Amino acid sequence: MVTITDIAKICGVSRATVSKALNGAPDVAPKTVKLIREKAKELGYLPNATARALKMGRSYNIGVLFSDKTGGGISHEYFSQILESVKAEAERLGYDITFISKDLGAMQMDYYEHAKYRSCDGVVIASADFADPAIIRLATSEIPTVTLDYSFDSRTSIISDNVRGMETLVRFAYENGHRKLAFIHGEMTSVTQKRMASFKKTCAALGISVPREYVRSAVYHDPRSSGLATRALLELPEKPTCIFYPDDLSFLGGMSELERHGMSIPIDMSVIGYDGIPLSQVLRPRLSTYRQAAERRGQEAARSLIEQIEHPDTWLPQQITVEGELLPGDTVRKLG
Amino acid sequence: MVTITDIAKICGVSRATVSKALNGAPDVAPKTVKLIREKAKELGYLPNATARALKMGRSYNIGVLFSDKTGGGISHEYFSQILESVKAEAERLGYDITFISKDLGAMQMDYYEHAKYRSCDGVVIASADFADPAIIRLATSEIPTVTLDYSFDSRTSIISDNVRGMETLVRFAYENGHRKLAFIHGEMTSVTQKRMASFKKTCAALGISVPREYVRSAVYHDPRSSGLATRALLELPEKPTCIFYPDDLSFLGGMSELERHGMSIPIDMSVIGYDGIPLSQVLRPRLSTYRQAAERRGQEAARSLIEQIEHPDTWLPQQITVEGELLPGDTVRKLG
DNA sequence: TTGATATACTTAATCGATTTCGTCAATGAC
DNA sequence: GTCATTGACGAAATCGATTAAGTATATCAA
Repeated sequence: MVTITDIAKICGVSRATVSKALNGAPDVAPKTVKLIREKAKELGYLPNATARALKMGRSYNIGVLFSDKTGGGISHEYFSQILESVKAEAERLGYDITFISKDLGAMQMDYYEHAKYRSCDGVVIASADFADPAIIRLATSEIPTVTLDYSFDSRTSIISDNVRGMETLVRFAYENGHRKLAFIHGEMTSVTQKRMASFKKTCAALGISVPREYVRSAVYHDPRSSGLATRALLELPEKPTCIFYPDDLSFLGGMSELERHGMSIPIDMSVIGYDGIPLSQVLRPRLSTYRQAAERRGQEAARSLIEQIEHPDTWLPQQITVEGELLPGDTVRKLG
Repeated sequence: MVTITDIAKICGVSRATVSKALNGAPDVAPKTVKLIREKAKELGYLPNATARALKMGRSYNIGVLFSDKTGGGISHEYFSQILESVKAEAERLGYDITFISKDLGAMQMDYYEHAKYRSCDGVVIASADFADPAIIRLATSEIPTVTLDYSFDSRTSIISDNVRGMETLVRFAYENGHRKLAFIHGEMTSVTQKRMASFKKTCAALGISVPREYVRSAVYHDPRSSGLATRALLELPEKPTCIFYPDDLSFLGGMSELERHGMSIPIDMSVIGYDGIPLSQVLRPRLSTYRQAAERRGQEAARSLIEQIEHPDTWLPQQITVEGELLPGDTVRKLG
């Protein structure tokens, strides 16, 4: 391994000078800089990020946290899109990313400890149970963090406009003549609460009444559970005309259930998703859904986290709202 | 930050003793160990992975490389499943993972340099252009590597049984009465070559002749390009009865093209995918495909890489074949 | 009692880089 | 000619941990 010591010897200068020359310090003679840079390139010198991190107290490494609990959070297209965009933006700004998890090998660490252990400069908390004490500990620690879809006090968060999104979808169904709307929701997180409140409020504003049995619960990103919820809806004496799913992936579970009942979309039943993942627009019929700009959200998360890391004095916590858009698709039938 | 120095002061011993006590060295008195461990816990001491890595020359960090070129490799379900399982296994064994990419921030580095810069103990090369000189440099360097679906000389690789997989699928179609088989393949990688050779060989063995125009090229994981290939097939005077797609995701592109032509699956056309991602079995009809055990492959990759890192002397390069299985699905119609 | 042998620590070097402060020579001002 | 200033560089401490080698004390055999 080539180190600054090697270069120092070859150039006949001290290690201090090599370091300064390589980092563009002002007090090195131009010709010395030139010599050192040339030799460094010639020898294939690479700075050692570890040594640098140790000395500088900055690792240029940010953690990304996907909750372990949901099991395979990454493999849902929505989250992998976020991961991808966080990665891209971080790399553009010179940062690497590392996953933060509980229980690394034999040592039992919580998220905060893991992040400290790896001396992450900051952490993006992308998908997690925000009631988990371990998450709260991390998000209220001295480590800079950015959360997606949940706000901690005095912290930056990237929020999607769930209220507007759901309102848009309800109005879309309404405009297509639907009056019997069923709503399948995911686990009761703050996001779910917002969407559900918006669903009910918009329905009320439009004069639509939503019977109790039209609201069912399921689990996000789990086709099986939304399939069960769908079945329950189909067994009602008076079926809805349009079903809202917690997310695009969950819709797939509903789709097979409808199929099993010999119903085709959107002829016999209209459906609406949420997220607008690429897959939803590749399916036929194209899913009617609300696209949350996953790439923009990941990018904003990385950008604002690094902003916070690099300019802690001028930094102020903020809630960044990223707007989505309606993808009309073909799964909502025009009634009447 | 609590360091061993703090603990040493409080316990009235030297830093060396603290380090040894914490790491279970034999030459520390039991009661001293007890005292030190207690105080460490009390103070919330956390080892500093950076300092440790610098001194020991081992970072307990492995790199994962997904080619940038394909753009968003992670967000394809097949790769995110692999990532997820590599991560899980690595963490189980006490390793963190970091993404390896080209061009970190302003500095221009290739993959090898990036891995060295971050002092990765090893790298899993998961999805890449194996003809890329930068990949070759990394895979032939002194850094331990494991590749998926491609073998470098004297290196460990995780290979899926493409030959057997394709043979299984062809026979499956044959047994269902299909004799006109069209084959859409992805970019011409070694995997593609194996699958195509196996397709042709099995067809020949079964006495099926494959006209030139039944073989079309597309791009992996790109519904659009497989849609185009599908269209070309549908415009032939004599259409095939069954279309093989490069992968499950590509099938979706074919699906919408078939839809556009008013054809339904499998009544008017039978289709076969490859990969067996969870999505494929949630769709209705369920896709007939060959499941490559992504989790097992990711797990094996991490396990064998770490094996190599931790026992370099007894280690021998090997090609680990992970077998898949037929998922019959419902997209191949029984003919005749 | 003496020398050998454990036992339990400590000392100090080291990993590779950064950074503060100090030094020395050259230059310029008066 | 003298003193202050500037430019270019080096010495050494430091980040937090590990570890080989050395040391002091206690133990034991003969």
